[in-house]
Amino acid sequence: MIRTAIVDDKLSNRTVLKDKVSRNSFFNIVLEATNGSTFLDSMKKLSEDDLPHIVLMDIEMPEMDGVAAIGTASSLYPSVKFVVLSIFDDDDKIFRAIKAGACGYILKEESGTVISEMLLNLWESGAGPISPSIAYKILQMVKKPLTIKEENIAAQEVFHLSEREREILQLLSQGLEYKEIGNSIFISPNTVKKHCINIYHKLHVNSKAQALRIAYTKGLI
Amino acid sequence: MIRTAIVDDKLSNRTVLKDKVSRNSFFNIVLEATNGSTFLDSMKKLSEDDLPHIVLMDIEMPEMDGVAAIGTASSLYPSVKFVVLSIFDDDDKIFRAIKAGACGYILKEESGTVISEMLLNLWESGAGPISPSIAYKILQMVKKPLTIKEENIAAQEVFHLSEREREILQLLSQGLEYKEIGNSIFISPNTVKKHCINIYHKLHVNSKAQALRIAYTKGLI
DNA sequence: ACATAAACTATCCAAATGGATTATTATTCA
DNA sequence: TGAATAATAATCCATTTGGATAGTTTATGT
Repeated sequence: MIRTAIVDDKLSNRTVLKDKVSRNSFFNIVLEATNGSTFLDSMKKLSEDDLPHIVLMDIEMPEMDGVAAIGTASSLYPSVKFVVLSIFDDDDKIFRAIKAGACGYILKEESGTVISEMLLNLWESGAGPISPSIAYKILQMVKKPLTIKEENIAAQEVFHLSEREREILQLLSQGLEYKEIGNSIFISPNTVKKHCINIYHKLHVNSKAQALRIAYTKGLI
Repeated sequence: MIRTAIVDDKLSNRTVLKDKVSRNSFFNIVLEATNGSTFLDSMKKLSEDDLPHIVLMDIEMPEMDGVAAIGTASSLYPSVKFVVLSIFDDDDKIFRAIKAGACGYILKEESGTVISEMLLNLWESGAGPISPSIAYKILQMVKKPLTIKEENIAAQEVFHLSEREREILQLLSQGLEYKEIGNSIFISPNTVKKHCINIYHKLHVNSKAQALRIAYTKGLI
């Protein structure tokens, strides 16, 4: 029997979830709470042997949210697995939950069968359950942990590049030469060159490499 | 029809994989290669409209491995999705593949149905396909991130550039030409050029702009 | 001492680039 | 309508670049 806790402020959510995992007789709901604060209170009252193996935690809750609760509880109870069960999939919540100590992140839209399977797998192999779309977002976090840029559309205005010029700068950055750019947007390579030189003037540079440096570092592409 | 490429040194693997995805008539295998190097060569010969949408890449291959191939190709062909298909699930390979630009990582043990489903989902929603056990390992990476230094070293190792070559790539990125680089580090412009061409070979490109694209997007500079 | 790998240098050649100038067409705005 | 702007295109010219090839020198380790 896997001792399981459910923390969610909505009664209906808890009921649905209980129903989903209870079809599978491996799960035994040993604790329910409506926010992080009462969850921690309840945990304190339990003896070591009665602690839940797995805690299913909603994110958005009054009083104390899921992230804060996981942050505290994962330190106090290192043997307990905390799994986020949320309707939200935005990067910030995912990131903070992981940092807090969550070992899994499941979207509520998943079917009961899938959720049960994932939790059983966590129990058996220790691999944290992660919904596919969440997994992809986590991968993106690993790919570029330093998201310094973004929201730099204003930076583009500074250089007064025309639509066409931005398009050509983009193609330049892909390593294409005049001929290739001309072919891909159906204009003469001479015209492409003319555009490039116009771009250089606007950027106050005089070579492809310098233009690309500005393009990359100022977020023009 | 999803144009698909398969890169794997073992004929039997390619055959099995082709069989797995071909049961689903959405996939059209447009390119096969036995290592990263021949894959890049084949890609160069394709026109924009014939590029594969998805590339399924083995990791362990002779000549040029999957990580290096993805590193170069994902910079050169930003619209193409690169998915690793491997029997290995060790942290280092996963991490380096993601850093190189992979958008998914599937274990070969997955069934044909599952693989097809994952790839179709990638095609339809853009979410990268990730085997559950891999997803968990990626989560661990977010939990305990490497330092920036370690990351840059990881990225650099993919391309095997020497110290001097990195130095020159750095100067190249500042928009200097051969003469200027030569003057600034007191060597002949001919030597600078020789270094550049060596760099191009290691990066599998053939122009300054393409080399800089990889340098910027892969954190080499 | 020898092998090996980097790093360095040079030369030839074809192609691409950057710069300046001129000119036509289409669109937009006062 | 007329002026201004952007996009298109072509030409000439000097310089830079990429590619191949053939060397020498300098470290490095065995």
